[in-house]
Amino acid sequence: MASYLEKVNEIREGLSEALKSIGVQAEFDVAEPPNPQFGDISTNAAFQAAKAARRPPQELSRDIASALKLRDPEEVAVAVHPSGFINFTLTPPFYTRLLSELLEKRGFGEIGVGKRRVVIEHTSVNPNKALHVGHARNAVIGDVLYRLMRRLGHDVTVLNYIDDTGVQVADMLLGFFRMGFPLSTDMKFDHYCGDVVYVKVEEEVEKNPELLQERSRILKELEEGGAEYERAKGIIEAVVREQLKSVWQLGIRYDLLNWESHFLHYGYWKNMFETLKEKGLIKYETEGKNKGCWVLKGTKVLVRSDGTAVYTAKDITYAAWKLGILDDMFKYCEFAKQPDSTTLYTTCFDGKAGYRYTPADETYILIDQRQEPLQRLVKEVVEALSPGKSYNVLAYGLVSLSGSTASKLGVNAEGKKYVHMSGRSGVYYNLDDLLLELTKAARRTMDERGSRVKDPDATAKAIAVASIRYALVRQDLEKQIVFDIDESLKLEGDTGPYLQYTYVRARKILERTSEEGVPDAARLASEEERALMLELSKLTYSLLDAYRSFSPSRVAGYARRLAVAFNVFYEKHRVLDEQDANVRLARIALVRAFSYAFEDVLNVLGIPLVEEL
RNA sequence: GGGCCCGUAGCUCAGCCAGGAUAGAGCGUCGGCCUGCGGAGCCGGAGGCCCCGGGUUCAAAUCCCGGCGGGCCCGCCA
Repeated sequence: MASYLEKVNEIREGLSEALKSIGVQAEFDVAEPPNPQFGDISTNAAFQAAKAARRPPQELSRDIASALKLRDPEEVAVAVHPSGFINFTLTPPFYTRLLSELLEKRGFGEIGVGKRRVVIEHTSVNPNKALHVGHARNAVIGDVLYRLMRRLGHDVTVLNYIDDTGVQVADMLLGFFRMGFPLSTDMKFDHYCGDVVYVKVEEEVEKNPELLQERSRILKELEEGGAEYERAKGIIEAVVREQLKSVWQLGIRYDLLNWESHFLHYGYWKNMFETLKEKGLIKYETEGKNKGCWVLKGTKVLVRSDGTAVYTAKDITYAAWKLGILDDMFKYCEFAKQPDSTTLYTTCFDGKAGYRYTPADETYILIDQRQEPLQRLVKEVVEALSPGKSYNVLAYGLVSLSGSTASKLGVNAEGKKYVHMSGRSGVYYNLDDLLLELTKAARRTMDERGSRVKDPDATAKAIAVASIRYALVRQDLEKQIVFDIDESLKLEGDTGPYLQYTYVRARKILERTSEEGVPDAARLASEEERALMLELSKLTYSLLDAYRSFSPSRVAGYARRLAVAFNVFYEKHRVLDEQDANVRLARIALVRAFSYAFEDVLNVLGIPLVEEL
């Protein structure tokens, strides 16, 4: 398939041969130049080789260029720049081949990078509350990563882990069965549990030590599977089902739900404990402050002196199961049908669903930065136990609320730039509320602009989803995000709706013509047309780069650049009213090729495609 | 005390991993562009000790060291 990636590889190989033929050895880069005046692809090979050859790079660059033999010389123009760089420019024959292949295959088709067995865990929100915008960042990044991996041809499974034996669950039980909160409510159940019950219980626990004792008793029963666990089950499941409704609206889906209690009750931890002892990864302390505990790396207690396991021990167990270090003993049941028509499975005790878990070659876990140190520990342990496999920890910066947004929620933010969210104290912005506000804002904008789409509510929702997903995925992972609701409601500029609007423009052109288009790049000679074709050619190059650097934000960056290139072309050149038939047909081919590639990228980002706004 | 992340235009962020050729977007601001395929767009102006100081290099926003500022983690909590 014709692509930028193909050409970069071809040039890299050619340069290696060329250097060999003039008797110089050197590492070099083949990269995108900073400025179009330096061509489309560029190399610093002459600079890198200069030292070994003891010759000035300027002189060397001419020799390298003349020794260079490319597979398809007519598709790349080579230029030696006086500075010493060798620059390459893609030519019309290359672009003609690119366009015809895009039209023929309706896009780039498969990307051959080798199929790996990949498992991604994301979302994993405690089952006692609704998702807030911080959780949404986790889920959206995880989902884009999933879509990216799948697009690259990997065999991907998405997991969502539910901590159903933790303090938060115990607190819900306190709320419902000690403090007397009714189980039925008019509110969405996850909101009710998080906004009302949980917050009130936390307040009460602060001043009532009796409840604290009761809480630890409940916790123990949850772990052992006693009566408290039995009555918690239904409540937890109800919350999880509401949480799923929220993420499904964003186009996010999973393959399997994992429950902490199942890992305990199936006896996985027992096996893990034995494995850790056998491999000598943990030691029993007979003196000092950790006397009576099993300790990892001399500092981290995994098993308390009373024999119970700490949270990190459960994390290690889960990670080991993902990678196949522990044999899969689970039974599986169907949990739900998802909006994308796939089935969501769950582990269970009496299942007969035809699901089978296959251990991963590489796993990914999405966590916020605060949990990074512990997950690194988990990584160290499981990678030591399974050579050749990788456990990748993707940590992202916290999402906090801007001072003004916090104030709107009734939080005293007195002149602060931002405020951290906290489930315990009820300071957070819910995903459902955001989606609702954004849908209303989109609808208002549509009305203002006289939109006449068939289903305005569905379109407004699609705009809201695009807006949220793009906003949460466009920053680099490490960056903290300060969430501001007023800022989020804007639909112009560097946003998801900008991408949707660009797509609509292309679709409208194609809708209004019955001509097929002729992929003849010789007729697309303007700066804007060349720039658009160049950007188009970079799709696979960009997706691969995003994968290699674990950076979903790069997909967003590419989508944006591709859209800009199209809009610049669109403003400058007419397609359907072009009188020269050859040019018109070539432009139609270009627009069609663009629409295929753009659909492809928007699908990776999970941005809903709309035909009109 | 130990460790992790961030610091680039008034604001939000790319570029740093793989050093290179005038440091790029969006928002805001100032000024242009629709009898035309959808103006949620496009073009242009103003706006930058790339946090500071050293070092490595022919070449540093980018690599190394030391500071400063902001955020976070370091429990027989979860």
